[in-house]
Parts: sequence; C-alpha cells; structure tokens
Amino acid sequence: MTTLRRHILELLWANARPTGAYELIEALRIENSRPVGPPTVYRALGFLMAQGLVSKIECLNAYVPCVHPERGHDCLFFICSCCGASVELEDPRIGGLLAEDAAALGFAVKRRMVEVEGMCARCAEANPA
Amino acid sequence: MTTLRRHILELLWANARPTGAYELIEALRIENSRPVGPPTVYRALGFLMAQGLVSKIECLNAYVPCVHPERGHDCLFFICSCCGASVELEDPRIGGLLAEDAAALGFAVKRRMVEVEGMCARCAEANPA
DNA sequence: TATTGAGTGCAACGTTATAACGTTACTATC
DNA sequence: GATAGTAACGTTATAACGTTGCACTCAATA
Repeated sequence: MTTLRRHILELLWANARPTGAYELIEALRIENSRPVGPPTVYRALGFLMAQGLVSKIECLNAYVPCVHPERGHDCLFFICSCCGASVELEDPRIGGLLAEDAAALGFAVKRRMVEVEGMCARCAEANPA
Repeated sequence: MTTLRRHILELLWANARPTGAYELIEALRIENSRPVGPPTVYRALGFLMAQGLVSKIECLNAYVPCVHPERGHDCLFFICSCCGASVELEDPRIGGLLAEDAAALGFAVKRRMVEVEGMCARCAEANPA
C-alpha cells in the first residue's frame, strides 16, 4: 500500500457517490502539485480491486470503496439513477444461488457483478411523480 | 421495427458472442454500401433494449440478443473470459431475492444486471491448467 | 557495486458513448 | 395535393473511459 494508492482510496471514501477514474485524476490534479495520468490511476484502481478494497460499478464505469473488504465479494449494488448514490449490500443467498446455477452449467466463477438500477427511497420521497 | 433495427438484431443473433457497438458499425459498413455512424447504432440498440429484445453486458460493453423477450428481465449472464461466449439463464429466485432486498431499502427497481465472469465448461476442459 | 523488480510518470493511442444539429420519410389533416 | 407533425436516421465533432509502451526512480539484495 503506497501513498498514491492510499490517497486514491481516501478519495473514494470521501466521495459519497461512485467515482469515475477521470474524476480521481482531476481531484489529484487539484490537491497535488503533480498531476497523475490515466495509467497511474487505473493501475492503482486495479491494485485496490485485486485487494478487494474497491469495486467497480460496471454500469456506471465508476468505482466505490468496498464496505467489507474482509469478506468475499457477495456484494450487490443498488444504484439510484436520480441522485447517483449507490448502496452496497451483502446477501449470501444470492451468491449461493449463483453458485448453484454456475455448477449446473459447469461454470467456474471468478467474479460476480450484481447491480440494480432504480430510485432510492430518499429520491422517491422528494419526487412524488 | 425498421430495416436497420432488424438488421442489427440479426447481426447480434448471427454472432456467437456479445457484440460491441463498433463491431456492428464495422459489419454494417462491410455489408451495406452506406456506412452508419455511432449514434445511429446506439439509437437502434437503445430501441432494441427498450423492447427487451437485446441486453447489454455491462462488464464487456457489448450487446446480446435476449433469448426470451416475452418474459421479464430476470436474466443472468455467465461470461467466459476465456472464449468470450456468454450464456443467458433465467432464475426467478434471484429476482425474488433482489426484490426483497430492494423492498427492505425502499428502493424502486428499474433494471437488474447480474453478470458472472469465469470459465465455461468447454474452456475448462480444453485448458486443464 | 551491479542487478532486479515494483511502482510511478508520460505521451500517444484505442475504445465506447453522446451532444448537437440537420435531413429524410411517412402520416395526418385540412 | 399543400402543409405540418413526428419518428427515425445521417453527420460531425467531442466527451468519457481505458490501454500500450517505454522511461525513470528507488529500495532491496545478491
């Protein structure tokens, strides 16, 4: 864990919403005197993902810190398309079902992505459309 | 359903693997005398997705025809990172659990994405690593 | 000291997606 | 059949996301 990697992880924690790679680059450019390029940030994100400290939200091309790095990646993401926030949840039952379905196919699972798009309770209340 | 949209859907059906938008553009450029631009293809894909005829594989940025357009989108994708093939499955139990978790959060679901990356049986057999 | 390897910096490039605006073709109504 | 409305498509440019390839630093170590 280097300075840069820790810094990026802190930026992700500080941001309420999933953060894009270029957003990180911009944030680092403002804080640091020295700007960093895309490869540097993507390498750091790759490292953090490999450690299970960060997850990528595929449907947003954005990154979030993992709330329970110790455990496996059974996590689901509920993403509000109104306010952009995402909530991470853990539901081992879903991992179980996926494992079951995978076994039926003879499929060896490496990575799971479960993303649910919709509207969060807060936004639904604010926009009683 | 227009000529272009049908054509794109047929290209997706013809392709064994998830197909990128620019792959479609290239295929259309070769077949047609008249090339089409990215927005045209993305609009057609958007229409086909809205009809439930096509799904996007988010972790590949690629598109596949839906195998059961009539029913809802409870589908899971098992994506082989070795051969690139994807298998679509339907498991209503997972949709049920997601609905349950969403309800607990007061979250209104619009779209679900469940993607499992790994190695398919055929590739595992071919590469007994 | 020489070497090695991980991490980072940098320039250029590749890929995916959308904005902004104009055009075509079909329909509907008078 | 003129006119206007509308949905789809075309065109250009650009935004947004991600990778390749090579050079440099620096610490660990043989």
